Amino acid sequence: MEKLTMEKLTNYCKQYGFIFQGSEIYGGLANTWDYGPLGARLKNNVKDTWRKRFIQERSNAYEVDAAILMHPRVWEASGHVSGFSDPLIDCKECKMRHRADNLIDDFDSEAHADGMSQEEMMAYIREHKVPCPNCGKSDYTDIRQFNLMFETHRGVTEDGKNKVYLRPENAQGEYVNFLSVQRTMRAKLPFSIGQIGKAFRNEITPGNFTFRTIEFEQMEYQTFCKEGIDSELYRYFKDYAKSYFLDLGIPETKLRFHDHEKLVFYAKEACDIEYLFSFGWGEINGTHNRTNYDLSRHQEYSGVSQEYLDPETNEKYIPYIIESTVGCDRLVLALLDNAYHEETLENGDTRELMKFHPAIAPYKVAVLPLNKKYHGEKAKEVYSLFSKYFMTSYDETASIGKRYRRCDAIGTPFAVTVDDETLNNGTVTLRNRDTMEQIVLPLEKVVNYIEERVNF
RNA sequence: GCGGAUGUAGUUUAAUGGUAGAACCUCAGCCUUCCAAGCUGACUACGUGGGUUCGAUUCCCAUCAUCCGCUCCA
Repeated sequence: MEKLTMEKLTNYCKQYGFIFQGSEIYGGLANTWDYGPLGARLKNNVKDTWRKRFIQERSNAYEVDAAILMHPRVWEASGHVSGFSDPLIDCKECKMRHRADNLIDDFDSEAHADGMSQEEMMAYIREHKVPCPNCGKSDYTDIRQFNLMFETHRGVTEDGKNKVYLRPENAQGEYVNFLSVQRTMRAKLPFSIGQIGKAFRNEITPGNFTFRTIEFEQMEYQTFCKEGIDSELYRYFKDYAKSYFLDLGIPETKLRFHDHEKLVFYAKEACDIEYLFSFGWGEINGTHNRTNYDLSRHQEYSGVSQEYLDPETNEKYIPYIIESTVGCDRLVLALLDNAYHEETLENGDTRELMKFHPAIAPYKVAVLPLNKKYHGEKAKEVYSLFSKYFMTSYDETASIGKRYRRCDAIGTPFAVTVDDETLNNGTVTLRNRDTMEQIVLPLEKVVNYIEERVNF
């Protein structure tokens, strides 16, 4: 089988209704993608599996759905207003764009550009004639700050007072609700607050289909704990995330841990789980030990104590936070990539098929009347029955073999045919795509059969 | 944002300075009926905007978008 390129996957997704170019009839808007009927189902199913694994099956985990627009002070406290921007500088000679801080650090690792102001970085570059890594010259534009947060305004006047941001990460929504959740759920540490939702980053970088987009969805949870058990939890959640991916059917050979050596300022430990995409390894999960930085900052900026009273020791302290976040769109992309298969048949034909874990397949079962004779009431009845339990598709055109192929192409794991036996004694022939078995079963038994297999 | 490539139906593609032909897909009819049968018919395309020209899908410019490689990535 030839290698699955991103281009091929993009076209496949478009062809079958998984993902379309955003605003396509206007020529497209860069780095935006719309999930079509199958993609939306797939993505929602993935969210359901995440929710089950990370919220439902953990006794001390709670889900919230926080507002995308938050008080601007949140982003001052989090460090995003001052820190979530890139100091960009262009080489006038070769037009290459660089980050000024990286330029300096690469030039002299002792220089510590992190601590420099914009003016100091500019002065350093001029003074040391830091060469452009691309062309070797040292002739630059001024540094310009590029903030990655999307800004908008509430109300009618666009002054600084009314400026609000689309959240660049979801985690702050959990942090600001820490005390409310703890109180209302009567939660004891350690406990987790999770959330599925969209975040926005004004990135200029192009991005490998849906891998990097300016609007994206995260599935993440923040675990609040006492200092001291933070590293142990951190290691536990790394493995917990990996087992989730394995259970979704991603083979271990396509996954790897990537521990960060260079840590973001708030983090004590950080590790990504990467998936082997056609363009290389790409992050689909991040686990971070954020220490008590976030809650301390919120306490400082809001003036509201974020301390937890430990009922066992009567100590008061600001909890540590372990963050585990899965890029929803990235995971969906990984699952699409992983699902794609080409099979060569005996007659030399190839068929393309998607092999999803049944739990995430857009449609669970297809109802197929064997031929025209069976197009009537009974087939509709079977369809109605299954629809009460599963996403069910119905197809009565073309030959039965062709309809099986259509099911394969979009990853529908089960199909039932309506035939004479259905009319006479209420049984259908069930086809299992994975085993290629055909089993004759009464309708109610089919429901049980499928239910067992679509469970995650 | 840089460099390279590309842009013709949903997909894969052909040809052409005089507005486009096919295959697959889809739909309808006939025939058949458990793994892409066959026949007949139908639908659907030159990314967008300028320029040159009597005339542009074709040549030129710009723009938008995608892919590959950099760069970047809380």
